[in-house]
Amino acid sequence: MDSLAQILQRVREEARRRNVRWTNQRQVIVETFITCGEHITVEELHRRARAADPTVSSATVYRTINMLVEIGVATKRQFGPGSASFECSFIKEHHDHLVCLGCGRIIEFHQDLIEQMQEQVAREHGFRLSHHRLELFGTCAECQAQSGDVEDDAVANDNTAPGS
Amino acid sequence: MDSLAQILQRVREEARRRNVRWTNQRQVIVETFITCGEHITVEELHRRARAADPTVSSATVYRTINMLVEIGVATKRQFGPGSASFECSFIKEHHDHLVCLGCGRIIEFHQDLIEQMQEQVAREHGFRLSHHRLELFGTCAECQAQSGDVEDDAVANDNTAPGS
DNA sequence: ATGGATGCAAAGTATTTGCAACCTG
DNA sequence: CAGGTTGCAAATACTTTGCATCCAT
Repeated sequence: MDSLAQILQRVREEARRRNVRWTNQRQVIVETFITCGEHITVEELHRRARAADPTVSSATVYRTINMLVEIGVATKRQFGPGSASFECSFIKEHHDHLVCLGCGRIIEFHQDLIEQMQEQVAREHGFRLSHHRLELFGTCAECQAQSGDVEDDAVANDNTAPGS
Repeated sequence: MDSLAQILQRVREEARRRNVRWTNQRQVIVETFITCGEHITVEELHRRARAADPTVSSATVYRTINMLVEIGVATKRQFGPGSASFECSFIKEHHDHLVCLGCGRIIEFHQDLIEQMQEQVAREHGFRLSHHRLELFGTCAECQAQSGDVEDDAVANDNTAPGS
């Protein structure tokens, strides 16, 4: 849980160590990324970065975010099909995600008991855990209200349904 | 946990109910899909279906698998970027995955308490769940033994590292 | 017959990459 | 200055879609 300045510092050091040059585009993109505080897509990151420097192209955003992932500063997440999301690895405590299939909203949560049970499952199978990924998909309260009662079988039959 | 014939039956009934015509391509694709027994990509499904009917195009495989997802027979899973995988919703009970980072082995497990806690988390946020994805990554017993006695700290899964 | 289904190819997304100009160190 | 970096556009990879033809009902 470092401060933003510390993270930026860390990235720049790593960049120097790797002989990576620090261009204005990188400064802008990295700054935008680590201060956004939550998941962000390349498209959105590009949009915001362009506010600070209109010359930033999406290709450079892709290249930069991929570099951040490589040096462990960003984490890539693929919430279903569509664009990937990225989040800063140092800003937040560990958390899992609740994803609304209606509006795409993402809520973070942390449930200690679930974590503990995961540890137990791992233990039962002789595994030593390194990390995990837990995503719950469903419909948020607002989307439920909005789509009213015209509820197709889309999300209704979740008994036999998907999962895993 | 229906038999393959029952599932096929079910799909055909649903098809009739929806006024969906039962072409040979569909027969072949659906049959191939429900008998494959595990995750399969569109590409692989297409490859296998063509063995039974060379006229099957990938467009039709996409259209058919999407129909299966729509009627709840198939589940789409996006393992990171790249092609999506599909699996039959009825062949297996719901399960989560324990993935060994050493040998790639995948163990399926089911933990009721975890499922219940997930439901609770969803409830707390006003979500209606449709499905979830839980994957635990770590090292299996054999790989631990093999790689020697490097007795690291039992890596907690809430470090700053990647993977929610 | 009638309208849904198919194959093909073109169009869409999301992301990467080749290249010549450009800029950091 | 050297060589990493950039924007642009073309290239990839995966999936969807328009259209003329075909076929299940």
